[in-house]
Amino acid sequence: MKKKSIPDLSRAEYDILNILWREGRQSVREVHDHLTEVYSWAYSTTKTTMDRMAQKGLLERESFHGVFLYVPQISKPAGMAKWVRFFADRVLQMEMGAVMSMFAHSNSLTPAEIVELQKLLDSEADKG
Amino acid sequence: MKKKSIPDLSRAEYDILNILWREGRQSVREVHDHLTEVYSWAYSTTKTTMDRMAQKGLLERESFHGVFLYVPQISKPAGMAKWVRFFADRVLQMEMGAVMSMFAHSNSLTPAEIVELQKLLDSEADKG
DNA sequence: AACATCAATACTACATTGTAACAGATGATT
DNA sequence: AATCATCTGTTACAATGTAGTATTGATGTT
Repeated sequence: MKKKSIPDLSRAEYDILNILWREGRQSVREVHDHLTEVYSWAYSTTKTTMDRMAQKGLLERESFHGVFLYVPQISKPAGMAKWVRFFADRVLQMEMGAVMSMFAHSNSLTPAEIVELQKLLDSEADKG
Repeated sequence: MKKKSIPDLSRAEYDILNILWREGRQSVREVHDHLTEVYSWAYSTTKTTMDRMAQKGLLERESFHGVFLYVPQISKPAGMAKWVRFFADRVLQMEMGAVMSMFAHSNSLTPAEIVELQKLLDSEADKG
């Protein structure tokens, strides 16, 4: 069963994906403007990072009336899984169940997404 | 008020510190053996990473009966702060308070450490 | 005491990521 | 058309992830 395993996202990659999950496909400029809430990056930094993500298949580029829009290629739960595990195991050092229950109280995931995340975390393939 | 701001730890750096917080000062070999639970690193990788951390002042090296022991130079709450904020803000997207309450139920921090963490998170100096 | 071993230490190297400047292309403005 | 502002592509350098190899030092062996 060839199942693409969850990629290991860097903090910056996660943050960029996070914007795209929330806002939908966007240009570098648009993502960059959102990013400035958290990072004080130069535009070219955002550009380079997003291009590398496209190369790796994390984003898909589509030409739209002259500009490129970038579309996330992995789901939000898939992108979160590694981070959630890291945080639960090594920062909080809590049972996964307790952490998952927090998602039920946050508005960061829909119920369906929570189920997907749970499934990903259960699949031992991506532990550790 | 010159206050050393919280360093931005990489995942690996955090994991190494985590071992040292738990086990106390240790040699590269000892840390490496613990690390293998999570990473499949070569010994030299652990060595290099720990030496770089010493260079940056995250660890202090002390010679003891022939081997070098490495001692963490930042407290656990200080090491956690950035991660906790990242996770709360951008992964969980929850209020800090809700996240902090989880620590009260986990056994990863002592009450005193929870207070320290809370204080660090409050200090706007290290936001973002 | 001289030698073989094995682990610890030091040095070097290469890929990826974080960060950004700069140069060329393209569309908008006067 | 000349200029300006963007977007795009290219290049670069520092930090981090990852690891091989050489060297030193301690330990045990003949």
